[in-house]
Formats: sequence, C-alpha cells, structure tokens
Amino acid sequence: MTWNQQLVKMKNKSRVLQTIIEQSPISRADISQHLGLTKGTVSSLVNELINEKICSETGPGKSSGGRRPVMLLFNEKAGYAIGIDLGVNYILGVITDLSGNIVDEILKHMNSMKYEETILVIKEVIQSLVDSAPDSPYGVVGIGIGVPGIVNKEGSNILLAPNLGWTDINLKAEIEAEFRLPVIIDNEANAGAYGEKRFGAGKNYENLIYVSAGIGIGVGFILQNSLYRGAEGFSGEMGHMVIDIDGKECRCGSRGCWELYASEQALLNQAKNSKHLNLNLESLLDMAEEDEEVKDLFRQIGRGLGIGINNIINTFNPEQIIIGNRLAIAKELLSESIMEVVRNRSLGFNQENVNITFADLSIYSAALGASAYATENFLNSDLEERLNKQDA
Amino acid sequence: MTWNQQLVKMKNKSRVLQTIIEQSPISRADISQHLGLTKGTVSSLVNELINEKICSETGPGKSSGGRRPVMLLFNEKAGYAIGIDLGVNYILGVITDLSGNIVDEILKHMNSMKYEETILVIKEVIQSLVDSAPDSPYGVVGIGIGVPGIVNKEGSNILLAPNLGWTDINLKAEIEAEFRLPVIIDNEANAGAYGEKRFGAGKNYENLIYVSAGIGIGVGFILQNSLYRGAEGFSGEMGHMVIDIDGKECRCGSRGCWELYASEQALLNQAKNSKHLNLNLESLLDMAEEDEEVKDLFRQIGRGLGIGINNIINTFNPEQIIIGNRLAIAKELLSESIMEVVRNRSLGFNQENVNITFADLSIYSAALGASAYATENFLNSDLEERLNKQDA
DNA sequence: AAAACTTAGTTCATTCAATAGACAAACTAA
DNA sequence: TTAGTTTGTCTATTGAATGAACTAAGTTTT
Repeated sequence: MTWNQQLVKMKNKSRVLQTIIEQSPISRADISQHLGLTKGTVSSLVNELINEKICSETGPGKSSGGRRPVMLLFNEKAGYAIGIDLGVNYILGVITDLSGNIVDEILKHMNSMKYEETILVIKEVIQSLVDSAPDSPYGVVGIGIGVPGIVNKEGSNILLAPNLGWTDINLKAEIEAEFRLPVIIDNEANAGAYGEKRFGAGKNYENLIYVSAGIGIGVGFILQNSLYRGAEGFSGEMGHMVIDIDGKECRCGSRGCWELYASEQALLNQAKNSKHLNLNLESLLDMAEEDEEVKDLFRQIGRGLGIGINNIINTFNPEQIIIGNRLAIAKELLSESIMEVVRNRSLGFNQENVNITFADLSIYSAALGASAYATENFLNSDLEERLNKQDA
Repeated sequence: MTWNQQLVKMKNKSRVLQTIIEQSPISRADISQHLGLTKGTVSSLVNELINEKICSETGPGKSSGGRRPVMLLFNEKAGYAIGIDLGVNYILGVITDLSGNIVDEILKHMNSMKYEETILVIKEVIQSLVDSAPDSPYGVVGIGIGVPGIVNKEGSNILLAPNLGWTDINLKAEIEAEFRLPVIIDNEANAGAYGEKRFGAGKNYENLIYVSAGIGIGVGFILQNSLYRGAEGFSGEMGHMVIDIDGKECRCGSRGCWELYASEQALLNQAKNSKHLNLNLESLLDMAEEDEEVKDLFRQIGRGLGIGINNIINTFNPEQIIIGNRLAIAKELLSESIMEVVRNRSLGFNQENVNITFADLSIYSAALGASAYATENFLNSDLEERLNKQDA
C-alpha cells in the first residue's frame, strides 16, 4: 500500500459516495458535517461524482432557517451487476442495480450438474440477464458467482466442489472470455455472508457469522466489517468441525463432523431411517404440521445446529449469527431447539450480546452477495476512465 | 478515521521506522527503494526519527560502486516496556527494550491468588522492574498485563477469571494510578499470540492461531496480521468448544468441552484416575521417560489437542498454529499424536499449507506479548511530545 | 593519475489535496 | 425592511510528496 495524496482523495471520495448511498437524499453541507471534511472539499468531490453520473442533484430540500440545501441522490441506475448462485441442483441468477435491487431473475432447476452441461446453462442465464439490463451510463459492470465448494483466494479457480463433482475448474477465465466483463468467483457461504451484511439481516453489524445450512454446511465470516477468507481462501469449512469425537463416519475421512448432525442431508438421512422414504425438505416441512415424529426430526437437527453455533459463539464472540441457505426455510421448526442449546451451553459473557437470526434475503443471500462483489469492485474502480470507454 | 495529509505522513513515517526495525542496518537510499518513496521524503522522515532519538546513524556501509551509504540503526534502547504474565499460580514479569530483548525478569510462585494479596505482589514486581530499567531517553514507556480470563475490549477490566476466582476488577485503573504509566490489559492467549507473532515462531506469518494450553485452553487469533478480539473482546474461548456432544460435564454448564480432553487439568485428572496421585506436569514428564502408561496419558491428551486443532484448521485455514503455555513443555510427547489426528481428519486443502508448531518463547510468550503491546502503543504515539515531557 | 562513471544524500521549486475563511445566494424571523 | 442563518462556491494558504538538480564521496576506466 502506498500512502500519498491520491490515496487520501480516493478514500475521501469513496467516503462521500458511501454517505450519499447510506443517507440519500442528503445535502453537501450535511456530508461535510458528517465526515468532518470542509464544505469546499465535499463540493469538489461531489461535483466529480456528478460528472461521473454516479450521483445527481435533486430538488431543494427543507430550509432549517437559511438557504435551502440542494439534495443529492445516489444514481443507483448508473449500472447493473449480475449475481449467480450455483446450487447443488439449481442455478439462480439475478441482475441488480447498484443498490442491490433485483431487476430480473432466472431460476433453473437442474437434474445433473455435469460440468459440460452446467457451464452452458450458466452462460445462457448470464446472457439472458445481460439482455434484460436497462440502458444505463455504465451498462453491466460485472458478474459475481457463488459456488458450493472450495475456491482459491484469487477468486479464479474452483478447486473442489464435492456436491457437484467438480475439481480444479477455471470458471473465471471461462466466463470472462465469453462476456468480456470482470468476474469474481467465491464460495457460496462467503457470498451469502456478504449478501446478508450488505442488504439483509446483517446490515448493522460489524462482526457476523453466516451459517449456510444446505446439503452440507459452510460458514462465512464478516469480521471487523470485512470478509475473512483464510490464508489460502479455504476458511469456513465448519461443516467438518468435529462435534462428536467418536461419532458417525464422514466421507471426508473424519468422524462426528458437524454437518452429519445439522445439515439438510442429515435431516433427509434421518427421515429415511425412520421410514419416511423418498422425501425432500419441502415435503417434510408440510408433514411436520401434523406429524409430531417429523417435528422431532427438525428438533434434532436444531440441536445439532445449536452445538455448532455454540462453538462459533465461544470462538468468535460475534455480534450476530445468521442461519441461511435451504434450512432457513424451516426457521419456525428449528429456532427453539437451537436457542435452547445455546442458552444451556454457551458461556454467559459470549452469549449475552449475540443476535441469532435467520437470513432476511431467503434464497437470494448468495446471489445478491455475488452481485454486490461486482458492484463494489465497480465502485472502487476508476469511474471516469470506465465512462469514457463506455462512451467510445 | 480522517483521511488527510497528516495521516499520510504519519503512516509513511511509521513505515520508514518499521523498515529500519526489520532491516537494520539499512541506508536511506535502500529504504527509498524498498518503500517506493523518494529519497527526499525518506531523508526528511529519517531526520525526524533521529531527532526523536528513536533511530541513529552508524558508520558508513559498503559502497556498491559509488558514495558509501550512511547506515541507520533502530535505537532499541530508547525506552523500555514492562510485560506481566499473570498465571494461575505464578506471576512472571519482564522488562524489555523496544526490540523485545529481556533486560530483567522476576518470577514469583504463588500459593494463593486472592486479589488483595496478588495485587500487592504485582505492584512489587512492577516496581522492581521499573527500578531496574537502564537510563534512556524515554524511560519506561508502558506496562502490558496478560491475565487468564475474560477482559473487556477496552482493555481495562477483568470481567471474569475463573481460575483466579476474580470477577469485575478494574486492574488498569489500579496500576495506572500507582505508576502513572499507560497500562494495557489483555487475555493471556491474545498476549501469547502477539508475543509469538512479534518475536517467536509466528514472525513470518500473517494468519496464525495460538493455542494456549494450560490449566484451561484459550486461543488467540492473528488474522491478516492483527489480533481479532471479537465484538466485545471475548473471542478465543475455544476451551469450551464442544467436541463430544454427549461427553463429560464441564463446570461451564456444557458437556464435552475441548479443555476436558486436552488441557493440563485434563492430564492431571486422568493421571489421578490411573492412581498416579498428587502429581504435576513436570513430574509426569519425568515419569513418562520410563513408564509407558504415563506416556499413553500424554498421547491421549495429544489426540484431544489434535481434534480441536483439526476444528481450527477447517474453520480458519490458518498458515500456522502455535501450541503454547504449560503443555508446550511436553512437546516431544504430544507432537506425534496431534499430527496423526490432523493427518487423518483435517480436509486436504486446509491441511496442505498449515505449519503446526510449539511456542518458540517457552514460558515468555504472554509476558513478551504484553510488553510488546506497550511498545507498539509507544511507537504509535507522538514521540516528539513525549520526549519534551521527559526532558522537562 | 586523471577522467568518467556511480551511488548517496540534500535542497528546492512544483504539484496536489485539504483547509480556513471570505463571499454570494437564498432562505427565515422579527 | 432588516437582521440573522444556512448553503454552496471561490481563493489564498498550508503541508506533504515529487522530481530534478546538485553536492559529496566513492569506484572504474583509460
């Protein structure tokens, strides 16, 4: 990192924009007040942002005893970002404006996730979304993709996606070559964490943990307002945290892994054992309404989730834990047993200020997080240069 | 955070100093090369540092075909810092120079840790160390204290130290009032992690986890080169991570907590069960030399440690895990069984690049980390102002 | 040994971004 | 009407990094 005047300007401009995004409509004077920059500095930075069409003036606001302020708006329609959530048996694609509002979405259910077929569908989905982007100064600014597997820290290669049967796939290069747009790949749990942090339940928290409970369990960490990815980008594989030292064998080679007790797969396996054949999460949810035995299956999974969440609480002392992905739809059935375990087992001090909740964005957490990667990447780039390219 | 020219200067000055500390002896020209700052900028910043007596010129270095460079040294004797490691039955105090070299140390074994008595001993120890500080421009610059318990994030109060029987003690205020020096309190595992990061096994790692295995287990996290403390400062209570869902009862109210399987206390308990009465860690170590049964006790604890370390690896994907505190002296007896568990259970990718090792600083990790807090705090303060105060 | 090159460190005019304060514009309140 | 207030712009000033010239002190080439 080089420290110089240009960096100062960049950071201040970014702070001004952030303030407009968060507090819009807002006047130059209020921004100056809020950030501790002088009115002159704010004026000059705001004018640059207006030239870059990233924000705009609207009518005058209310006077508070003097000249009426000119209110500023974030131009959230200045460009659009695409987010893809690659599920174990579906592909969900969204195109959002710069504030994360969904403009269009496509959901494809898949029978097979063979790479050769899947990549074609992904491209199809992206193309449709690109086509549906409204006219705007910057057009489509980038593509983010969340995948259920281990991604290298550069965000280019999927090293391993056990539930898809993929190994070492350079998805970033593949998609960038096709669409000539910046592409960011990340683990689905990280994308979900980021989505909830930006737009969902985690908006007001600095240290939050997103538990993606689907077929397996992955976890995304937002620590001190930014994603923690680990040394090589492989953090969050808490599905394979041992919670039962001599427990069931896991296909990972270990025993007693968390996801054997707390995932969608664990629920389905137990349902099979108790003779509820050929079922899925949705039908089990329906059955639970009248079948106490099925309800109990959910309670068991809830207790399993609670154990892992207890470990997270004692380890991270987070402000918030968000349970997302497929199992979040069983919120009503899981919530009580999770909380009971936490109440009984977690340390008092650590338990005191933690907010345990379910994803706000339902099935969109990861897709919105992925599109937010693209948006953030865009807003931190040299907008003037990009605008000139677009116009040419 | 306010972004302005002063911040740029502060950061660059700090980078120059850091470069001198790490690469001393080094010339102005080399610093300029290394940091990408112009020679003029470096010259001016270095001259300020020399005026502040924090670094100094030494003789000329070797010419590489032109004028010989003037080599610069970090003046590690410009001031001294005190670090205290408050153990469960001992108090270890050190006074170090600004590079962490120990100048003097005091170790007091304690029978009781009753607060009223202990605080007197702490003050006695600090006073002796202050008295033993050599003459220097800045004198004693601060005091750091590591404690075996939960400390609030402000670093002022010990909220709970179960192994000492203390609750809600404002230690910072107490010591600051006595010595009129800046005091920083932190959890012993955090201090240990910081010590190993600065001076020990973790010097070259950005993401490392320090496992403090003593009577209980606490864990300190260095993530992206800085300590992660959690939302309220209570992170790292992994001793109470559940690894055996229906396991033994823990006094924390939960069951199957890690420290029941992997701490010094766990070792002692199991030794008692197998009729080795009235023993401590040191004597068990001696016995293990010839007693296969005792050796096996250590292997069991090693496996317990391995399970928790497996969980850490899968969760954090760290570059390094350092095992410290009391159990580190049993390195030879534990190492193999720890590694066996990790090899058999941890995920391949996460396991690949992790370096598992024991503390380099033996019993000094926490005390040196605590003194390093004080040193860091000092180096980031306004040195000119402090020097003037000292001279007055 | 002299001349030509090299490298180290200083000096100074220039650039660039934030600041402080003056100012005009546009409002409210008395 | 008049005095006071708030908004936003403009300008001179400040402070830090830069680039280039320059001095100092060496080495290499001839």
